Amino acid sequence: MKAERVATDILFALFNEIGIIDQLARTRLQRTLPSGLQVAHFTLLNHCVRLGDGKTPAELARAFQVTKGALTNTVQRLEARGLVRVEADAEDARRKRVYLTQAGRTVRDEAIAAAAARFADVGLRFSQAEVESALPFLQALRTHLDTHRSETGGEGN
Amino acid sequence: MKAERVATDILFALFNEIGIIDQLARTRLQRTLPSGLQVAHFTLLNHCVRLGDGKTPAELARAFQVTKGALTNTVQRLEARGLVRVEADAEDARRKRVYLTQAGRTVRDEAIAAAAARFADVGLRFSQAEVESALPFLQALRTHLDTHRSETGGEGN
DNA sequence: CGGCGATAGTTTAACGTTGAACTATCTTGC
DNA sequence: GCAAGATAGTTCAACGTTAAACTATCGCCG
Repeated sequence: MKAERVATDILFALFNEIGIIDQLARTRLQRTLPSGLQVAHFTLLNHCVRLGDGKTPAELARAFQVTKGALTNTVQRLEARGLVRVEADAEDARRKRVYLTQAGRTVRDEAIAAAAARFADVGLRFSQAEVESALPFLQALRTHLDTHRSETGGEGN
Repeated sequence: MKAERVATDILFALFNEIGIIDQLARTRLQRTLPSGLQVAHFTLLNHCVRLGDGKTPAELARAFQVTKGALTNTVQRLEARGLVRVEADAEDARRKRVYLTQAGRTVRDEAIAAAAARFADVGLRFSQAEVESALPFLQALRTHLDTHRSETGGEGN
């Protein structure tokens, strides 16, 4: 019995809610996406629009908290669909850089519109203040987990 | 431009945080579990302890928001490990009921202890009040998504 | 009581993810 | 300069999950 501020039960309840929300939101989003476009694909396209393209696969893997292998897969599928273009980095031959194509932008814009429509009910059910007041804690939790991951057990990715 | 209370950007940011937290927490938990025991397995064992055994696979699938197929898989693996016992329901021949074995209880208790240790830093980083004040919104969000899932697109599961 | 829709559970293929092993390239320090 | 370690990206097997098709049983309505 260490002196902890938060009972582990409450923590588990928290992660439990978060896990189920993630699953429900993911399934919902998946069903709005055009055939064959996975949530992971959409996430990458959207990231490129919001934060700019030309990121390296390693950067993207870190941003999404997936392994490099998973990201290789995602990028290859997107490239095969012509939604993304991959170029070698001139300054560092180990690196590649991922750019959106025009088709990629279009697909992303359409997907965003469809998703916004699909999630409109959520936007109506909760107030802006509610959502905004929940965000800081979640961001802090995310940052903490991200920073303190795996004291034992290696790097990940 | 419909009149929405919450901008979709904020909603996406919310789901994004939630998704990453889930992934980080999941990975963390996975690394504390004994070899071969998956997070899904642990979740089922834990559910049986907290809310009682003897639930049907369909009930469990709904509780975890996974498909029936996924749950069949989970139950079969747990049964193969002797952590769970499956019996036919006498009153309804379609149903089965899932019970914990003694070994299952033991494995769950050990896993809980290991997990609590692994997440102790989170309990120290945040206050009880912080976590508790975040929970109601998340529960409401979960309930809303659960209730209003897939107006178009069928049942799921 | 007979049929029909709903529910329970299983199976299979396709897919994304992990984790580990591997190659290639850069970087640091001597 | 060069060796040693770090970083970037790929590949492969194992696994969980989904989605859809299928079988079996229950419940209700005529």
